[in-house]
Amino acid sequence: MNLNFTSPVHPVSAPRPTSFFIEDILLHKPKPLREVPPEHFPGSLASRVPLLDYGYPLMPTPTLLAPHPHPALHKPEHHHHHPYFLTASGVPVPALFQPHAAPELPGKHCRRRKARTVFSDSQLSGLEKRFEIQRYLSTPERVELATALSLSETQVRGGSSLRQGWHFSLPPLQPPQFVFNFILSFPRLFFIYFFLNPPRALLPQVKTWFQNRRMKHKKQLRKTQDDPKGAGGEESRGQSSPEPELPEGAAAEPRKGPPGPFLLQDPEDEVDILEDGDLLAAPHRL
DNA sequence: AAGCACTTTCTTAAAATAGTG
DNA sequence: CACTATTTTAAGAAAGTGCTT
Repeated sequence: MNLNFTSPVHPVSAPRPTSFFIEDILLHKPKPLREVPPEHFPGSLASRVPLLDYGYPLMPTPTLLAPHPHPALHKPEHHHHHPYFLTASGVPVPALFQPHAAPELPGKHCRRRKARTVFSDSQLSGLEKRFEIQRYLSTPERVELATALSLSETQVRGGSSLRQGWHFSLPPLQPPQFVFNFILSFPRLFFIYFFLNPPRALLPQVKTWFQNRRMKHKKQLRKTQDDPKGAGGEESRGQSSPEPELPEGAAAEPRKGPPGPFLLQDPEDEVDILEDGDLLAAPHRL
């Protein structure tokens, strides 16, 4: 699903003298939409269906949707924060759709960074659990885990020169007119569909998580070795030994060739293993 | 294509500060 | 002084870059 709509996200408007307009404020310091006071959408297509630069639309005025669009996009209520932002109509929109960056300056051709996403608790526990027993995943394993957790396994194929899959826009492509017509005719339907089937590219990536997790683990190990007594990190819990760490050949420098998947013979500290229950909790819920 | 090291950007919670009764 | 609200700071995490295998 490559919805590379390249219609103007921010309708070009004449420069205004004051800086109290929302756009002006956002231009200086991008802020979550939840801080933006309600505002009416003008009638044009571009503003009725606001599109992000990465080509994904925001909710127009869906009063229909309940705030549980997709497990990958939703965080449990017990958190102080939640990944929702209020649209102009006051409807929560998952953080993934947050237009976190200011409108581009004319002439500047900077690519937009994928918004930093926050994994849900169940996703994190699933990832951690897997990491406990397996530091590296093969591609099929990654796909499998990603599917189970409603995540993206890795970059989206298609943009070979594009590294992280997010900018997979390929050549600028104008969607067929009927797409616009459809969106205009059934905006709610479109967005319900979109919420229920977010493109993989929008979802956090298993591959990136594992890479970062390995780095974190490595750093914790270093810290533990540097000052063996202090270290109170997750990794040093339990065992008093200075972390024999991954059975040799495992996490320890898989430098020679692609490490390939491997299992940890002894999951050194099997803490943080959470209940299995939430791992594969109902994936889609409205 | 995947790995690592390092960097950048963003989120969040805690600390610090200001305002009010 | 106690309490609340707002601002600042710092740590941690997801994603980006550049390189190697």
